[in-house]
This record gives sequence, C-alpha cells and structure tokens, in this order.
Amino acid sequence: MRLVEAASSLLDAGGPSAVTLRAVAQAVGVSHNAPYKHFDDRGAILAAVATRDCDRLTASLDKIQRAGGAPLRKLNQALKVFAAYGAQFPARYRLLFGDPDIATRGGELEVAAMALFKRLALIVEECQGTGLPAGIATPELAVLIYSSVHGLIDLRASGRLRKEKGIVTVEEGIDLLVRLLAPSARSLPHDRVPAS
Amino acid sequence: MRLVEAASSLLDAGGPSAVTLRAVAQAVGVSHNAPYKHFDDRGAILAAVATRDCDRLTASLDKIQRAGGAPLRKLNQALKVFAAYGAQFPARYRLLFGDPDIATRGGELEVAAMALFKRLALIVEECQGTGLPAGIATPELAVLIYSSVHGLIDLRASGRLRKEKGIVTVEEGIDLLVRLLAPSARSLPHDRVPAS
DNA sequence: ACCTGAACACCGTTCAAGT
DNA sequence: ACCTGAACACCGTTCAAGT
Repeated sequence: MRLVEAASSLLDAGGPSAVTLRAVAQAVGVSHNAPYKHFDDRGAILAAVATRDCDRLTASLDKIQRAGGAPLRKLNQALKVFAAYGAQFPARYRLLFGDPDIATRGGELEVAAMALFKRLALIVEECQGTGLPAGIATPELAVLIYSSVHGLIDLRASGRLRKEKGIVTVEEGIDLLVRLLAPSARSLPHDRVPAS
Repeated sequence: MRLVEAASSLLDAGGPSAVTLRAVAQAVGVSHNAPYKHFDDRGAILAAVATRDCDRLTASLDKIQRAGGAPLRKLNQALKVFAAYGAQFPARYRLLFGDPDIATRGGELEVAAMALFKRLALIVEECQGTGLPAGIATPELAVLIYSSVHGLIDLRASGRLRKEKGIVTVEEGIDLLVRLLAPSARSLPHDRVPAS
C-alpha cells in the first residue's frame, strides 16, 4: 500500500506529528480525505506501518535462528536487531513498541507482536542451561530481557542516554546485560547486526 | 503555579492530547492565551509538570536513603518508587521519562533529572560488593538497572505487558531483576512502597 | 505586568456529491 | 468501488488592544 509507505517516510522524517492525513494523501497524489476509503482513521494507517515493521523484525529473528550457532550468540544478535531498528528508525520504534493507542487497537498488529515475542522467547529458551539461568520460566526471563533492551532503546530514542556517564550506546548496554545474566559468557564477541 | 497543577490533572485524566492550552486556561479561569504570559509555549507547561514530579521522586529516594537498612533492600525500594509512580500516573511517567521534546528542552528539567539519577547511582554504589557485582563502574550498572526498570514500566504503561505469559506486574519484574543481578539476594523480601 | 478578543494557519473527521 | 470539495469543530500561536 502506497499510503503506508508514505506514512512511514513522513514518520521517519518528522516524527508522529508530521504524519497528517493531508501530508500522507498529498504524498501519493490524492485528496486529503481519500485515505478514509482504505483506513478507518489516522491511527489505522500508523498501525499498518507498525504491523509491517513487526513482521520484518520477526523475519530477522527467523534468519538468525536458522543460521545456527551458539545460543547466547544468537540471543545477542537478536537483541542487536532491535537495537539497530531503534537506532535507525527511532520514531517507528516508538510507534511499534511505545505508542499506547496503537497497542490497544488489537487486530493484526497484536497477532504480529505476539509472533515476534514468541521468536525471541524461543531463542531465550535455547540459552537456558547454556549460559542463562535454567531455574526460571522462559516467558518471565524473555520478558525481563526484552524489557531491559526496550528500556535502553527507548531512553536513547527519547534523548535520555547521553552524558549521564556510563552506557552511551544501546549495544554496550546489551553486551553488559548478557554478561551479567550469563556469567559464563564474559568473553562473548561483540556482534554487529545490520538493520532489518 | 495553578497552571501546572491544572495541566497535571488534565494529563492524568485524558493523556497528553487532553492538555490543550484552552483546557488548561479554562481550568484556572483565564482566557485561552493567558498562559503565554507565564510560559513560552505548550511544551514549557508540560516541562514544568515533569520537573515538579522529578523533584518529588528525588525526595522519595532521599527518604529511602536516610531511612537506612540493607543496601539491596534500599535499591529494591527505590526501584519500586519508580514503579509506583508509573502505575499511578502512567501519562506523567511517560512525559517525564519518555517524551522526546521535553527531554531535549534542557533547562531546569535536565538539572532535576541529573540529580535524580545521581541519587539512584548512590544507592547502586552501596550495593556493589554486598550483592551487586563490584567489578563494574557504578554509572554503567545504574544506567542498566534503571533502563530495565524503565522498560518494564514503559511496556506496562503502553499496554504491552499483558497476557504475554510471564511477568504481568512491574514489581515482579523488579524482584526478578534484582534476584538475577544479585544472586546473594535470592530471599530478599518483596517491598511495597507507596507512590510519591 | 497581566489579560482579552479576534484572527491565522493548521488539524481529524464527516458528508453530500460526483465517476 | 473510489475519489472530491466543502464544511465542522477543534488545535497552537500571534497580535493589537485594553487595565
């Protein structure tokens, strides 16, 4: 859908307030209220942007899963996928993982978000026993790990991870987190993963 | 300032979009553009709300610090202060710790935020060696811990910490986090702290 | 110093009407 | 089925004018 593509570009360029129906419509060359024939309202267009990105992230995790390798290394790579997405597209990250209106819409996006979480939980499960503590339920551990990474990305995306001496990049934070949670992985190589 | 109080109430009741200059002005009984005589723009009013809350959180941490007790217990209590604030006033939490425009304004709020982080870092420092790993710089560890807690609070405040089996409340997440980072604290009592 | 009223350029959304 | 133009009730912000 060209409308979704246009909304995504506007979001990247100017943040949520730049995604007006008028601007989206103008970008694809239709009248300012033509989008209402394809979407219920402004939020539905943004939800479509979020759903598309969510599916892409899921595909990225699948790729990492298929590539194989040490579990803890795969986890580190998976978390860096989120970090790269948040660094390259801060506004889209905050739409997908932080917008309250979009989250409570249910529908397609909720299904896509659940699928994404499931992939991450699978990777976490693989790590339990080979680095991560095994005496804890996988969903709990997966939620905690993702929350930590989300916190890092969100604080940076909102401009709160600057000088406050200490961690400056999300990647440093992820490496530190994995090191602290899995003491056996103290010499894990630092992975860089391209954006999805 | 009555304008700040009114803006805070409107934010709690209806989220950021409910904080219009017209509604704020009407709540204190002045014309819709009278606030411009006291604040540069709409963002300045919101920044004042955030600064006020930030100072209150700092006072809460000071109180915990003065009360004394086991370092790890103080840390747990301090983190629960953030959780309680986020649970009781989700919109204000997201304004203070998540709004990009407010964060980049600098000024008073930046000073207040720095002071708040400093208190938390002090408590973390006390824990290093008596539970938390000592072989790591305090600011790094403090940022990571706070990021994790922020991630939990933010995911809940935006409606993303629901059924996804596993952690449902932020408090559970904090207990789990402290337990994982400080293995010696496996039997730490669960603290409940009232909102600031 | 502080406030008011009118006005400006924007919004999202609705609706009657066109092809 | 899809689009248009006009209109509605909102915004934040500005400005001349009042006390």
